Amino acid sequence: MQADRVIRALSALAQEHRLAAFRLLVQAGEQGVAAGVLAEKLQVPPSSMSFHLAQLANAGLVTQRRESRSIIYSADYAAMNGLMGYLTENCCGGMSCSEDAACLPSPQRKSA
Amino acid sequence: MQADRVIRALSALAQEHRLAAFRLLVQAGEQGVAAGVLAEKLQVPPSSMSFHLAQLANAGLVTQRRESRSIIYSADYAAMNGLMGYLTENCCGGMSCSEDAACLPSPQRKSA
DNA sequence: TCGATATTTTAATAGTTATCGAATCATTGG
DNA sequence: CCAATGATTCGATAACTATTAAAATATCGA
Repeated sequence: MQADRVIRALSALAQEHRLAAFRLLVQAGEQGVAAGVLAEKLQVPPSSMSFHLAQLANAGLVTQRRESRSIIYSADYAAMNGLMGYLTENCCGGMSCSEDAACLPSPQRKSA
Repeated sequence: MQADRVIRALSALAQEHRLAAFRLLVQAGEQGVAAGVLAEKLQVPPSSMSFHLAQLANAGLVTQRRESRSIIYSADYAAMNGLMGYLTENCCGGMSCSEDAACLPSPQRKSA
């Protein structure tokens, strides 16, 4: 993932309603959630919700599909993973992540 | 980690120079890097760098300590981990993360 | 204490982003 | 085709963010 894309993703998530929407989508899984449902759950007018969803889509964090009259949004897990990987890349100079403060919740810690 | 703090952290990272600075700090580890060195590496005037570092600090993503005339910044790994945990919380409704698209690069996947 | 070095604060300006009503577009059922 | 429903686009306004020169602050060595 290149810096430019990462910045778009971070900017997209750095907003109250978009962060909340994205988390709902992450929790919803493949199935996704319709734009209107998100607007209602987050108590945001449809036009505002649409604006925010467009930003998430532009950042590549969500995908959309039409289903009858509704447009269903889903989280793009690959993009989310790419984002996190970028932040932790080469953590601690690539060496075993200092004894006291782990670089990651638990994953790719290299040695002991 | 609460939403408000997460948004501050994401906003802080969603900027070219701050993202670059944070990554340098993540890679530098506990040792940290001086403000002036960051400014030089990133080709940013000192006052701009200072502005950006203040935002990272305000977001809780970095800590600072004085060492003689220099101010040394270091990444706060705990904050970074908290951030990532927040994004993936309850991923896929808490269930095993769909077969095709993992929620995380490898860590807390719950079952098979 | 003075001058040099390292950094931050201030302040003005330019640019970007959020908000949401109204208008528009797309789909469906009758 | 028409009315209803679900969603997006437009447009105006308000609020926030980045940038950087210049001034201020802190530390050090002589």
